[in-house]
Amino acid sequence: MSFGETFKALSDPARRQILELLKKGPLSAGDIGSHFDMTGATISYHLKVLKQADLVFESREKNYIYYQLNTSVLEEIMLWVSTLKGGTNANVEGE
Amino acid sequence: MSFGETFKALSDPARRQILELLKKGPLSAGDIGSHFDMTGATISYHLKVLKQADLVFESREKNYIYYQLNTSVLEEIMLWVSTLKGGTNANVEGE
DNA sequence: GAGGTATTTAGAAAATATTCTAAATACTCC
DNA sequence: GGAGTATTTAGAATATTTTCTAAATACCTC
Repeated sequence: MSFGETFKALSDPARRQILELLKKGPLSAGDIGSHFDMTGATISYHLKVLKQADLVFESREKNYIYYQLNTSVLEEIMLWVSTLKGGTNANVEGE
Repeated sequence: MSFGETFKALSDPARRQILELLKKGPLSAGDIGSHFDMTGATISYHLKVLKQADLVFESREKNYIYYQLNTSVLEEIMLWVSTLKGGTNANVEGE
């Protein structure tokens, strides 16, 4: 995992929207695609980018591939941003 | 400000390094450039990207332009990531 | 205001990212 | 194993990003 890869993955609006959809729970590639005006191939490309950035992982079930959020990388992002912002650790509240 | 712009700005390693340099305090464009093997024009380009993302702001003094971190946008990023990650607000600790 | 330093802008080349169509793979269920 | 659905991969077209060189602007000092 690299921050560059993660931030790049987060820089695309479609990919951010995918992550927000996944916030509610796992979805198949097809389900995700139905929210966008893009071909399945393009959705698959975006999912690959998110997967390579470790922002999502997949699990196979029946004839579907379900995607879900990987929150551990989000933690790392928070930590990096927080360290840059402030000071020494990842506290957000207080100061 | 848009998240896309901010994440895109953060996706480049040189730009992240610039931000880390600025963490210690304001620096002129030339000072920043001296840390990189790039032309001044390229540094200027990266500073423009960071400025447009509101991650830095500039102040002019004598013949120099000093750049410094703008932490308020970092707050917003933290909030967005945190909301995606978790739950309801920006708390990092505890859970 | 002329000369000097700092920085940005313009324009072009090269690299990377995004999207599509068409074809391939993967897996299920009969 | 064959038909059918879900998803990915390949390859190409277009758009965007990154970098450079050369020139322009901005500002200071004398």
